[in-house]
Amino acid sequence: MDFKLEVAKLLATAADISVEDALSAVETPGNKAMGDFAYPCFRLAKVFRKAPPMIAQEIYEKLNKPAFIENIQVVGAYVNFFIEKGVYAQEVLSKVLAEKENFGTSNMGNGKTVVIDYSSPNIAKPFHVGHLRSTVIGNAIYKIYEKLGYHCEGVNHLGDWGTQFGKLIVAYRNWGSKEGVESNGIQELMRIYVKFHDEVENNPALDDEARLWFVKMQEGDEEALTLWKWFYDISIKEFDRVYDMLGVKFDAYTGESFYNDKMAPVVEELKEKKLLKESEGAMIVDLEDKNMPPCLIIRKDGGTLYATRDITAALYRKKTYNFEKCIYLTALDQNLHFAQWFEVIHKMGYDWYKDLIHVPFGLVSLDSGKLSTRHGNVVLMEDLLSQAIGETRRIIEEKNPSLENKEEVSKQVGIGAVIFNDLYNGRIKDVVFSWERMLNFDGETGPYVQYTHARACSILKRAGEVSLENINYGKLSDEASLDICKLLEAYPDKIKDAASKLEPSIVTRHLVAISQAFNKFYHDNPILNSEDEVRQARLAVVVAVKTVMKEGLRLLGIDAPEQM
RNA sequence: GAAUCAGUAGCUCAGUUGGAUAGAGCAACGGCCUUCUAAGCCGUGGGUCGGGGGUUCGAAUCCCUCCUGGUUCACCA
Repeated sequence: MDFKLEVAKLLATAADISVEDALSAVETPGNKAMGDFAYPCFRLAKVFRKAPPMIAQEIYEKLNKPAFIENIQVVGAYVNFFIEKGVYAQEVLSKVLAEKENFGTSNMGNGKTVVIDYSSPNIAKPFHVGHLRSTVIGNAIYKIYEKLGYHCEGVNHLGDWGTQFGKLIVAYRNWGSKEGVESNGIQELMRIYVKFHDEVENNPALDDEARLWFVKMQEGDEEALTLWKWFYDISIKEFDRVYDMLGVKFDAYTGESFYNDKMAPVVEELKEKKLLKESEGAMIVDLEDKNMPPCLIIRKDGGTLYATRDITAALYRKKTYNFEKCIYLTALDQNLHFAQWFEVIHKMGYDWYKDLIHVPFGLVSLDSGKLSTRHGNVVLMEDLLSQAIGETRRIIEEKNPSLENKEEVSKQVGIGAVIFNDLYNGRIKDVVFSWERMLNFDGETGPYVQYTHARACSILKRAGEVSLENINYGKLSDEASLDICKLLEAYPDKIKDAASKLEPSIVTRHLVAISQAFNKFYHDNPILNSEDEVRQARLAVVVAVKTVMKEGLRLLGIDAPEQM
């Protein structure tokens, strides 16, 4: 039963208005004293030419109270409805208990494909906190869309092609060694890459040499490609280690190099459609009519650019996946870039340009300023995760030293804290990385939500066999139980909302709200030591909360340990 | 200069798409463990919702304008 709709129907009859009109005005007051649903009568004042409080009173008198409503009150211009807690609890909880982890699942996306482009780090550079957001937000959006029935294709659009590899090859030939790279991996590649940039100051010829090597790569030179492939493999191996820890997976690693031989026909198509224009030696698509700077397609020296590859990749993805939406997760400093090449696709005559969606997020910086790998101003992902795991280990040692699988739980909680932290605020917010905040596990944090779940598990473990048959929901007459039911009922809508807004924090916040409500419920109500019917009904609440929390955390890419 | 995103408590942020007395967490202070995990619960203090206009019965929310900060603006990605 949709209580809000039922209330709207009552109002529609009493006030002689359409159900749609009534429904659009029904709200859920923030203050519980004002009821569970409220109807403000201001809008009707014009229609009925009466003072709103009078209208409220008249509507009230015409309402007949159905069984699911406990009480109706008029306060000023509002008609407030209080729902019968037992009926409501039964309605919500029996649905959750029956559907289990499928509660909130939808088939709205059946038969539709969504391509999600996330993480996409540059090869040969270490994975740091700057890469975390795209990775974690993308992963959550993937899971959320999947929950709604969509088929998802997760693409890691690796930065694995370009002049920087020419530089790396030159650097390797001058200052690198097989042994060095083999034993130190990306760290060593990073060292020689920085070395290159130092040396180039005094020896600009190195840049020309690097360009030459990149040209060799493009021409298929064996030595160049062998080295490139080697660097590539080393990088992927290290990235995969981080992805494993984060529990993130991709369906394709089609990076920039993948499109190397696919750009020429696209450039040709742009020419045929008379979109390409020479300007200052480069080839551009003019976007002046859209009040944007031109989109660069071909460099003066004939090389391709970021936009060329993105356009090519979009065409390839449309052909390969026939996507309903193609979502790009990058920092907001790329807003203009995406707006530009989306418009190029539009000009090419593809109406699916509107299905290309750039999902920007705020920039990450450190107290010490902008992130910069070259200047060493970074926090490496592996350092961050190991710090978080270490802190968790320390807390477990302090609070629950007898815990059996400490190492596993430390990983689940430490990494969960890092992921949760990133998904907690609206994605558009800039982030100043802070160890203090990151390693504080009190309050609205990942560990708090996981802890709440573990508490629920712990009760169920002690409860033994729990029967979910013939529950007397009428026993759930306390405020905390009602609050939990309201939050559980709202959960499916929150998932849909998170999907349509591409905003995982909506789910994250909701899990915090459920946790808060559950912890209050837990604190106020004895569960195991209460009278049979009460005990059974409360255990039903615990089961429902545990189920939803575990599944909700899964959507965010966070584990839910049963003990911690 | 232009475009774009943001501005809500000391800090980090929510705010149900225009509704009732603007809410959380952190930090500070004070309570609650012989009973289901205290990574918890309860309480206290803390606000010119950047400023000013406007629309409306009603604005943190919509419109205009100004201010402040981030980011981007031709051959990096």
